[in-house]
Amino acid sequence: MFEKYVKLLKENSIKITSQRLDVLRYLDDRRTHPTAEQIYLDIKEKNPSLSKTTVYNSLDIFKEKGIIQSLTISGSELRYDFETKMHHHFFCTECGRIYDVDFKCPNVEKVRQRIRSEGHQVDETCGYSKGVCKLCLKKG
Amino acid sequence: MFEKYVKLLKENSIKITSQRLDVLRYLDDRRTHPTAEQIYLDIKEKNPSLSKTTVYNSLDIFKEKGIIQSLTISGSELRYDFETKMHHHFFCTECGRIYDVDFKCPNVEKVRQRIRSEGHQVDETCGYSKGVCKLCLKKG
DNA sequence: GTATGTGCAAAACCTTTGCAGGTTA
DNA sequence: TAACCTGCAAAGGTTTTGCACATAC
Repeated sequence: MFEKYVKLLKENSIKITSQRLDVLRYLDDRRTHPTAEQIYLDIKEKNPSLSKTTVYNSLDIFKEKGIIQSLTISGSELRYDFETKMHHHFFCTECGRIYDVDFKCPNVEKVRQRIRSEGHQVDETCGYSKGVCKLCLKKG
Repeated sequence: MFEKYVKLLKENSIKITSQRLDVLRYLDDRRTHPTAEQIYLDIKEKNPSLSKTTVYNSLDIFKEKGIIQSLTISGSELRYDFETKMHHHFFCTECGRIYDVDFKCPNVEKVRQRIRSEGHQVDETCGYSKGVCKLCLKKG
């Protein structure tokens, strides 16, 4: 079960620890863009000795190696995402949920060209929308 | 000199105080997407009695009235922008500068339609890129 | 065996809040 | 005058840091 994550860590020259495997699997299983706090609380249930420092530590190293990405839309806490391919996000201002939007913008390259033409080096491009999600609309 | 900002505040039913005029003019003069801290420090030089609470307070009310917008790309502090029309931002991961990108993406409406088709209500859409700016590239 | 990771507590950082005194319309 | 704003200090929430102990390779 952990084979997949062991392999991923090895490929990225990251030392294997049970905590890192837990965090990685957690992010892969639930693509809900959780906060560090949520990851910490959920994993802690089964592994009470886990510390928040270790969660942050793991997230930092995964991010550095490009295994995951982080996003901040709300302006408050960081959210983490196992999916690193570029995609648009939809953020609900009522409940804080983040949804992935399945839309590949055909103009992304043009914006990037525009920025490069100013002399900058472009590494990453993202888009997001804010609004009220269908679940919150139902509640009123 | 302040006429313009007095008018803007009056139009938005915001009581006029010298602090609010200072913050508003600061944001209008320098379109550098400053942090609350930067705004505070710079204005404080000429008006030492200014408090950070008042800066946050002013920024909040301007944002609420739609006079300015806030953005978070870096994941840390909020940045403030006098320009509220939708536009793409370029964030330098070396120095933290944020540049405006002059490009109107013709596909924005399509993404928004896609999100609406899922049943959500879309209020706002933004895009940004990350990379290294020309100034930092020069430095090496 | 050595370098690296973990967990705890404390600190750092940005932002918000409570309240007394001052200012605007 | 009545409502609102300011500034200070303290609290709140998220992330980082220092250090002793434990673990991976």
